[in-house]
Amino acid sequence: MAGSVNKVILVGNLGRDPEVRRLGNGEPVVNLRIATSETWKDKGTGERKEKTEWHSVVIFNENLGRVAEQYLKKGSKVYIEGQLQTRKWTDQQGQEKYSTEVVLQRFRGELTILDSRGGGASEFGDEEPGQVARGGEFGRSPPMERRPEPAGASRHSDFDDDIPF
Amino acid sequence: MAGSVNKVILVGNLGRDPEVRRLGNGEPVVNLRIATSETWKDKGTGERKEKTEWHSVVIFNENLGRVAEQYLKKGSKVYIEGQLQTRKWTDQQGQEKYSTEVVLQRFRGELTILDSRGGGASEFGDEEPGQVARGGEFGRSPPMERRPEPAGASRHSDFDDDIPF
Amino acid sequence: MAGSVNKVILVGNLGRDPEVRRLGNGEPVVNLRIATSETWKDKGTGERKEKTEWHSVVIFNENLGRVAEQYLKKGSKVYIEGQLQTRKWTDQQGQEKYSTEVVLQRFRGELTILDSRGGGASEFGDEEPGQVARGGEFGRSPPMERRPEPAGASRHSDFDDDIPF
Amino acid sequence: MAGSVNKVILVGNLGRDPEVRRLGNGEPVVNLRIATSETWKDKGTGERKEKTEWHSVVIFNENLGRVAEQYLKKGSKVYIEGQLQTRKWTDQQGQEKYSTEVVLQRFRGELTILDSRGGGASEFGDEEPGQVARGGEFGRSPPMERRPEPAGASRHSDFDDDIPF
DNA sequence: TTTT
DNA sequence: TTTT
Repeated sequence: MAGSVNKVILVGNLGRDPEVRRLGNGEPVVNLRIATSETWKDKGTGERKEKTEWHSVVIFNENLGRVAEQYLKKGSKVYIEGQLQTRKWTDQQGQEKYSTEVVLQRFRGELTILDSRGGGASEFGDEEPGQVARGGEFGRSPPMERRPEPAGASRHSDFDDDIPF
Repeated sequence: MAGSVNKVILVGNLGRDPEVRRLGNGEPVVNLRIATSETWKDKGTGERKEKTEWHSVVIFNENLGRVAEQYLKKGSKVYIEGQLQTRKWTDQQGQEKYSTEVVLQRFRGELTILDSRGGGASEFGDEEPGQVARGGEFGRSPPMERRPEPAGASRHSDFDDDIPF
Repeated sequence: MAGSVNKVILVGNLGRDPEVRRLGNGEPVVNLRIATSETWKDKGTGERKEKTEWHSVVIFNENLGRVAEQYLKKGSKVYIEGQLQTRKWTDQQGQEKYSTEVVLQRFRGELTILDSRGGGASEFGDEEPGQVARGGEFGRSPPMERRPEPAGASRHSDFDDDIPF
Repeated sequence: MAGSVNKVILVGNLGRDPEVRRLGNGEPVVNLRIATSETWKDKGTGERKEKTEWHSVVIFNENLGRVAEQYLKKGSKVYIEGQLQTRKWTDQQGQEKYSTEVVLQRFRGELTILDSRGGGASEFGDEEPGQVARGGEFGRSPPMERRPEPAGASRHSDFDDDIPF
């Protein structure tokens, strides 16, 4: 529909390491499981309570997928921006099922790592992390100069590297 | 979890009139069905394509529920802010099912009507609409004065009317 | 800083027609003036009050700039997503000034027209409007197929048209 | 204006300790200075570049102000949600100035602490942190039960404690 | 089931 | 300077 917005913003932690499938051309498709939670105080008992919500995230965005694959692990805290999508599927018993996911389409969405070094509980080495990446770019574009001079900016030059951060 | 965010922002149109259930105390619980869609041009055929996504929205917020009940109808365009929640239920065949909804909790979320008079295709009368409402208030609080004087502001007085807009 | 987010979301109306400057290469840079407002009821007098906030928006994103230039006019209602930027400048009296703007960088941000036909009060003709556009694309990419087959997707083919909607 | 949205979302770090003023009734008004930044690679030189943006945040929301006062310090990483406001003032030379701030009004906005123990560089003791707080509540409301029974929920009971987290 |  |  003309004039619609479908946006999900999550800040939460990975419940497990990212799951990576790979397309024929080598592009990763990454699935994340992210927990958000709320805490409150029960007014009757005074107890602290907590309710956790689990979210399935699917990253089709190539650059963000590579960032997720390389730097995220179980326990990592991330900022994620995607869109809601519900898909229908049939289980092995022939039952129709619906799954709603937060999807980062190709060239869309955002993923920002919020803990240093990707945080997390994994035993894997801690390479220098790449903490920010955005969907609508191949590599990274520099922030456009404000009040730009009317000098010709070659569009091509914005895309000559393919490193996501 | 400490430090998490769970937020959904939708701008879309109601696929049908709001469905209202009522709690024992008279508070409405309102269900909306909202469509968002994307359009693009198929590069092979040049055809214009469209994909619509349907969202289930549940409003527990009392004021926003009353606004939805009174002013929204099939076709209305709204801005909605809520949170993602997935609940498990068992159907009549004993099958476990999961449903993911966008929930506006009590005293939380936002709902803004984006078309004049609530828009829509319903045959019902067009009363004067109340187009903006926010979750964290009983009635409406005035915007706080900037750089306020250190004069005592009585909190109570912010809540002495219960009109949502 | 690694791990930061700078995002502004506005839904409001244009106070005047868009202002368009043009770069040496023909790319438009579009300035919008957008009003948002809040209404509330004064508890003392029972009067309805309103406070309007004006926002300066600058669109460096080429596609979104073209959409704004073609379809927006005074009075149009839009959804805008950009980032906050403050720039320093010196006025004619040599005074240092600061201006904060909502900026849609190249290949970034979103702009969605929320009224049919771009709405508005302008005397200009009402061409067929293009109501949705997104920053991170040259033309429009189709939504990625869910659960994609491992067939090689040629990235180039996503960009072979330059029509923003 | 009916049907408008004015929302800013920031994830960034405090450049200095919070500044607290106090109203006549003891409510805190807290000013924060928050940095966000972007990094990219210069395509000519291959250098890594960074551009930092500084944001002024003003918290009139009483609960969030108390959280900020108690748990934030220089270096803390926060998620902030507020609205854009520009105010005019006159400097000591009689010059008119404009300042744009991200404002968390009374009972509005969100503040979430993203680093454990409030993070930061301050020398002060590390009390148990309160990492999540939301504007539209006095104390904390429990998440509303889904599919609630039509049993009367006493509204009063949601507000009988005044602890922000 | 909406909207364009 | 918009909109309701």
